[in-house]
Amino acid sequence: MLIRAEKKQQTRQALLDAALQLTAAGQGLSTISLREVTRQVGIVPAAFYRHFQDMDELGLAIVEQVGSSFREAIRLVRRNEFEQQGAINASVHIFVEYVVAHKTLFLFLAREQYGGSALVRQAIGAMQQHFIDDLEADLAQSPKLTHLGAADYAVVANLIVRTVFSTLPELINPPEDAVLHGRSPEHQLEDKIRFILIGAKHWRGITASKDGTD
Amino acid sequence: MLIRAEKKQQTRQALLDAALQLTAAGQGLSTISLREVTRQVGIVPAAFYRHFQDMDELGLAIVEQVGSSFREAIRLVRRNEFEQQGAINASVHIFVEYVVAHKTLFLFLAREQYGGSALVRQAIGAMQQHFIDDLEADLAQSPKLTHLGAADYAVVANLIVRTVFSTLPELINPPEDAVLHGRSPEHQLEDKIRFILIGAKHWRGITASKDGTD
DNA sequence: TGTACATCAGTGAACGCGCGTTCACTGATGTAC
DNA sequence: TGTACATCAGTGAACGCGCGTTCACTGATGTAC
Repeated sequence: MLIRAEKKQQTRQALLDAALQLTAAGQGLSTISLREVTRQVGIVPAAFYRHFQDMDELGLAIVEQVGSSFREAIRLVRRNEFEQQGAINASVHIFVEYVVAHKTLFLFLAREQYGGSALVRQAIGAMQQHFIDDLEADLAQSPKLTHLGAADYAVVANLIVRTVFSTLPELINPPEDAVLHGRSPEHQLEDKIRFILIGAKHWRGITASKDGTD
Repeated sequence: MLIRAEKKQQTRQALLDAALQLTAAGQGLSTISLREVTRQVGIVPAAFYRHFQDMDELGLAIVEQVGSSFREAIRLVRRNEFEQQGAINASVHIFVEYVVAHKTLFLFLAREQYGGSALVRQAIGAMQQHFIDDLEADLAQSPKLTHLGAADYAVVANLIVRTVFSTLPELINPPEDAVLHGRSPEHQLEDKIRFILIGAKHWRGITASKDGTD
């Protein structure tokens, strides 16, 4: 039988969910306590140690989940691009839909990317770099961008991924005034990516900027 | 005499500096304790209340200092642009120099922009929006960008300011591999801004992207 | 200038509280025969 | 199928600790006359 192992797995997931809910409601992971998390799940504090050594280990487990969730979102976007080439609108829309459907995960990401414990921050940084490397490889294969140098692909990829990461909070909780103002966060993100890609298309490798002597 | 008032002001600043130092070394402001801060300054915990009602009020005071520091950095950049027009290299260099000279302040900004308490986060958001509005006004006056619409200026300004904000941590503590890889964070930031501005220059208001029906 | 009184930044002790962690335990689930 | 033993997720009590906040206080600084 697997009943016991399954139940353990359920409790573990409940701990992760509780931590996500608590961080979404308030502040950073390092501000919420082990006891708060177990209280939310409905188990005794000591039981926490059957699943994680400490809150940092729980944090890393959440980062892993965010990571695979992000990869899933990108997979959806890629599939769309294959079928219906080069539509930024559609890509962004698919991505935003996925993010909104997994609010707490992506809010965690936004919160902890700079403010978390050293371990969690490092794990998120590694994940982000992974996405940048992937996008860099994609860009290097684009027929419209063959004039760019190797370092240029890296910079554009970095710029796009960072832009997406920094937009997460407002995608999840769109501020009222932004929506009323006409341009929703989603449309703004579309435009931002378009600005960057147009810039890449017309980039001519300004030599004066490359030696760094100013 | 003003001796007493001056000494009080000194202690207040010492509290702010202690909090900055502690957040720079470790995690977020909400993780460090009132007692840690007073211990670092060398006063008794109860004395804290002669200066701030609680840690949140101290956080807001720090945000104010970061704000005026940021404005000073921008003033330096503007003065340079007036004398030596349109050199992104020089502008970024001046900005980076200023940021590095005030590490702890700008690291605080990077840390707390998403992860801080609701109050601190909101104060930083307001400050950021202020910079975006300023830059938007600047862009709207640029002779090279007269083809953009009102909403476009806002998006470009938003993109640039966010890019600068998200680059702060690596400007302050450049990762070794990034430097070895040839493109320092500073040069990358130059390139990013250049990509964005080139994109703005060639932007043609793609109508299909504006109705949001995709 | 000297004196008497007011202000107030910082003191030191005390408080109750929630925290993380430990420990021996319980009893349902799982395994071997 | 039934029995005897092993495993182990979750229990409940206990611990020592650092926390934020209060309070009456002290003594140097400041003010009025």
